[in-house]
Amino acid sequence: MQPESLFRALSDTTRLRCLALLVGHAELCVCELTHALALPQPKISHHLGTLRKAGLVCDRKEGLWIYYRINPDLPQWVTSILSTTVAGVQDFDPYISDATALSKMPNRPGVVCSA
Amino acid sequence: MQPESLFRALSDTTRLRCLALLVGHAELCVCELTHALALPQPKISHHLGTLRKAGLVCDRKEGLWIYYRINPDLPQWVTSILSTTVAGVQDFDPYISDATALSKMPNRPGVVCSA
DNA sequence: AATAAATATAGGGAAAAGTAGATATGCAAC
DNA sequence: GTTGCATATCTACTTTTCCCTATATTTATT
Repeated sequence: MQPESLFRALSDTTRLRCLALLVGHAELCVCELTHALALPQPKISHHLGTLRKAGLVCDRKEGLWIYYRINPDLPQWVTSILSTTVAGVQDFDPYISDATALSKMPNRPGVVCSA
Repeated sequence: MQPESLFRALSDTTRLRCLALLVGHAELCVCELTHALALPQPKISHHLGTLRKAGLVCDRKEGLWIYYRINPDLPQWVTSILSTTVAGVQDFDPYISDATALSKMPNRPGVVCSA
């Protein structure tokens, strides 16, 4: 992976917000990210496509949903940069409110009903 | 420092090459970077200005020359990202040849004559 | 089959960034 | 003071990136 490509992928707020949530969860579908960030779905899909082409995330299709996760085969230095970034950022907005909105989302697919 | 700004500053090859050299040296002047990277001087100055506005480097004027160095007051997570990046990159071109070209540069200002 | 939901992709316009060349500024040496 | 070097800035141009809207694709449901 070229460092320029990595940093270009990380240089957008929407993509950073998606990655910050993905680092803290095994996988998330597009509708969860759309709800958490409160942004139009095509915008989320577009940025997820950018992250996918950059090799940072991969996806898995299940029924109607497409689940994204951090690419588990990233070089170690890339993983290190990702976790350092998320650690340095997760206590500030909008990253806090994204996590809160996600946890409060009703009817999340793949999550066992807690009632 | 906003992470988007940091990563945008790191997302350009010319700026990464400058930073990689600066991380390995206390300070370097524009003519040294111009020689090492073999690029037009206005281009180097322009990208150094971008790095300066992003807060990653600072400069010092001495006589005819302007010396740049990594900003010593960077947050720790930014320093960590810088060193991880340089460590992961310094064994490949163009970073190797940049370092070589710099070490072979004749008449470097500030360097005591070795003859 | 027809419909609805989740997601992806395409088209177009606006804003930002990169490049190259020319020029201006500041210092130093003669 | 005039010449020469180091650096910054300005201008014009090209390319990239981002956003929005509309539409296509796939899958599930009835």
